[in-house]
Amino acid sequence: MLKVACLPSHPFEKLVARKKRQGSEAVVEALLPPCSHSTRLVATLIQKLQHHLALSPSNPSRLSANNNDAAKFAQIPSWVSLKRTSSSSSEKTPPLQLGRVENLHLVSLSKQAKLKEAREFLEQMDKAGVSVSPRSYESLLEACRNLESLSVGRYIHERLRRTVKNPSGFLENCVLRMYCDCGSLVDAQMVFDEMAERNLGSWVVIMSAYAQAGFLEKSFWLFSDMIEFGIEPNSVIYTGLLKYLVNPSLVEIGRQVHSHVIRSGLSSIVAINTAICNMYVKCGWFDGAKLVFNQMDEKDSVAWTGLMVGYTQARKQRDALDLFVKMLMEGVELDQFVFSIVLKACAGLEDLNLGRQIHGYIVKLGFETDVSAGTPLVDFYVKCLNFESACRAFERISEPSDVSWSAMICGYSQIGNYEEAVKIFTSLRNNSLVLNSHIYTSIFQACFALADFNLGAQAHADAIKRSLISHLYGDSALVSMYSKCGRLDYATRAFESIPAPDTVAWTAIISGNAHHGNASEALELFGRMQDCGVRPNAVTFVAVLTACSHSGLVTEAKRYMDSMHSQYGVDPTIDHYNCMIDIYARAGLLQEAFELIKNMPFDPDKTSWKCLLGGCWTHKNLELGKIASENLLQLDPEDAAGYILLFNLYASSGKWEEAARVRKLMTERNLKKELSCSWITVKGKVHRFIVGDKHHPQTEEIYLKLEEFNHSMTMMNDENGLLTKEDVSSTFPERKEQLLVHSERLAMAFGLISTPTNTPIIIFKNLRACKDCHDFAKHLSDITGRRIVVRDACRFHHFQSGQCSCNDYWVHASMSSVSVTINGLLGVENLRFHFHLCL
DNA sequence: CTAGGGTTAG
Repeated sequence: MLKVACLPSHPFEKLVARKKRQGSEAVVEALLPPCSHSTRLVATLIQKLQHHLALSPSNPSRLSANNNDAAKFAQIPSWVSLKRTSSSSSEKTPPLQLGRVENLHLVSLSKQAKLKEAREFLEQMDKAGVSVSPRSYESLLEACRNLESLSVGRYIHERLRRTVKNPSGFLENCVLRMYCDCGSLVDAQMVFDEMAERNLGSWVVIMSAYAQAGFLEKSFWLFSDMIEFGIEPNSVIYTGLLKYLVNPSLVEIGRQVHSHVIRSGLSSIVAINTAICNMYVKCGWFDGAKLVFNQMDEKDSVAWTGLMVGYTQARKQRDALDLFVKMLMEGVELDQFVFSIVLKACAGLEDLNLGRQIHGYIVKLGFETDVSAGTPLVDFYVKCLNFESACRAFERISEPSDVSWSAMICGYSQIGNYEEAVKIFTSLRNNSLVLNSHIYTSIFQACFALADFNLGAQAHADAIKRSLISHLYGDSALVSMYSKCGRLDYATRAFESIPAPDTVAWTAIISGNAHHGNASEALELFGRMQDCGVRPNAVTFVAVLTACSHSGLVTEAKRYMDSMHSQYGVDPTIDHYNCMIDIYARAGLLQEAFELIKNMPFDPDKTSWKCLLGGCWTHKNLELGKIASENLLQLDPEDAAGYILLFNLYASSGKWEEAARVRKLMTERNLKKELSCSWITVKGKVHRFIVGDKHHPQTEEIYLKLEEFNHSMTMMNDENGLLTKEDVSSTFPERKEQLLVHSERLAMAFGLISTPTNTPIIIFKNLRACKDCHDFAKHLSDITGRRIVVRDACRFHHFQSGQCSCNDYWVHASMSSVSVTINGLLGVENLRFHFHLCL
C-alpha cells in the first residue's frame, strides 16, 4: 500500500493540535449571541467615514442588539456516547426508553462520520431486536450524503424499506437527497417516482440535482410537470434553478425564470432577488444585474457581496471597492463574507496599504479570528508577498479550514520553502484533517520544485484515492511534476489522460519534451495543440524555443519567433529574446547573437549576456566574450557565474595571466563557486554526494564499483588524449584523482549497486554536467546496458548504449534559476544548501 | 429540513 512518507515531527504538528483544541472553544463561542459591541463599532465606523466624506447621515442606524438565549444551551454536548451516559447516570435520572441509548449512539456515530462502526452497530441492534428510530435514519442518511458513500446509503435505504412501513415525507426526502448527493440520479429518480407523497422539498431536491449535474433541460421539464400537478412553486424552487444558470448561453432561460418569479408575486423577497441578480452576473448580463439590484427595496450584505463578485470577476477591482464604500455609507450591516471579496479586490490591485486598512476594520469588528475573514486575509498577504503578515493573520484564526491551510501552503511555496509546504501537508494528513484538490495541486508543484519523484508519486496516488485531482489545475501540475522528476513517460501518461487539455496543460507537456531533448516531439505537440484549437501563450513559446535551443534548430526557432506576434498575437518578451540569443550563441552564430542583444526592444539582462558569454566560451571568441563578461559583471558584480565563464574563456585560449587575474578578482570579492552535489533516490531515501564524499555507509562498495569503470575509462581517455577539464568545476585546478570521484560518479556507482538492472538510474545534479562525467555516463551506459538519466542545472540527459539524448549539444548553465533549500544532507547534517534548479 | 454571497491552485 502506498503511504505518504512520514516526515520528522514538526512545529506544525503542535500548531495543528492546538488549533484542534481551540476548535471546541470556538464552537461554544459561535453559539453565543452576536457581540453587540461589534455592531456598535460598525455604526461608529460609518459615522467616521461619513464625517470624513462630509456627508450627513442618510438614515439612522438600523442596527440593534440582537439578544437571545442561545448562550444558555452552549454547554449541551451535541452527542452522547453510551459510555458517558451509563457512567454519569445517577439515581435521579428517569429510566430511559427502550433503545433510546442505542439510537443516540447511532446518531453520535453518524455525526462523527463513523459509517463503518454505525453499520456494525446497526447489525448488533438487529440481533438484539432493538428498533431503529426515524431520527437515527435521518442522521445515517445525512452521514452517507456528506461522505458520498453510495454503498452504505443503499444499505440504509434497503433496511429502511424493510423495517419502516410508512416513512414520513421528510424521511423519504432524506433518502432522495442521499442518492442525489451520492451522485446516483438513477436511484434518486426511482425513489422520486415511487414516493407516496411528494412535497415541495422533494421537487426542490430532484430538480436541483438534475440542474447541478448539468441536465438543465430535465430540471425544467420537472418544473413544468410540477406546475401541471397544480403545485405552486415557492422561492426555494426558483433559487434552486437560478443557482445553476451560470454562463452567458443560459441568460435567456434566466430571463424566463425571472419573469415567472415576477408573475408569481415572489419578487419582493430579498433572497430571490439576490439569486436573480447573481444569476445575471454569472451569465454576464451586468446591466440586468444592476437593474435588479437597484430596484431592491432592502439590500443586505449578501446582495452587495454578490454584485461585488461580479465586479471582481470582470477585473474591475476599483468598482468593487467603490461599491464597498457605498455599502458602508448606506449603513448595511457587515458580515465576514463581505471581506473575502473586498480583500480579493485588494489582492488583485496588490495594494498593500488598502488591504492593511481593511485588515484594521476586520480587527475592529472582531472578525479577525473568523475563518471566513481570516483566510482571505492570509491569502491577501501572500499575494502581496508579505509572508510574515500572512503567518500572523493565520495565527489569529481560531478554527482554520482546509482553505486556510491551503493559503499557507501557497505562502510557503511562494517564498521557496517547499519543504515546509510539504510538512504542513503531511501534518494535515496525519491528523486526518480535511484536504482539498487545491492543496494537492500545490503539493505536486512543491514536489517538482524539490524534484522529489517519490513523494510526488505518493501524493498522486493519495489524491487518486480521495478523488482530489483538480481538472486541468491538478492535471497540469502532475505533468510538470513528473517531467521535472525525470519521468517523461509518466508525464506523457498524465497528459494523455486529460480529456480536453488547455493552454497550460499543453505547455507543460511541450516544455517537458523540450527539456528532455525531444525537440521533434515537442514541436509535433505544438502542432497538435493548434489542431485542437488551443491557443499558445507566451510561456508556450518559451517551451517551443527551448526545444529548438536544445537541438540546435536555428532556422525553425527564427521562424517561430517571427510568427509569434503576426500569427498568434503573442508579444515576445525578454525571455523569448534570451532564448533566441542562446540559440544563436550555442550554434556559434555569435555575431547574430550580439546583434540581437543590441537591437532587441528590451535592455539586455544578466541572462542575455550569460547566453552570449557561454557561446563565446564554447566557440572560443575572446573578443565578444570580453564584451559580454564586462556587461555581465556590471549588471551583477556578485554573480560568480560571470567570472567562471570568463576564467574558462581565458584558460581555453591559453591566456593564463588573464585567467589568473579573474581568479584573483573572485577571491578578492570573496566569491565562491557553488559546491557541486549530486543525488539519487533509492527506495524513497535520498542519497546525496559531494566530490570525494566518504560519508555513505556503503562507501567501500561504491568506490570499488567506481574503480572498475574508472580504470577502463582512463585507459580509453589516455589513448585518445581526451582528459580535458573544460567544465565549470575546473575553475580551480584540481587533481586528476578528484575528477574520478565527482559527485555524479559516486551517485551513478551507488545507483548501479542498489537498483534493479531493469530500471533507469536517475541522478540529479545542482550544476551543469561536466564533460568528463558526461563521457563517463555514456561509457557506463554502454558497458552495463543500463539506462541512465542525469538532470543537470540545464536539462535532462538520457544515456543509452553509449549515446546521450543531448547529442553532446549542451553548453552552459544559464537561464533563470530557482533557489531551493534542502535539509538533512547526507553526512553533512543540518547544513543548508542552495541548489540551482533551472527547470 | 426551510432560500441568496466569499476565500485556496496549474
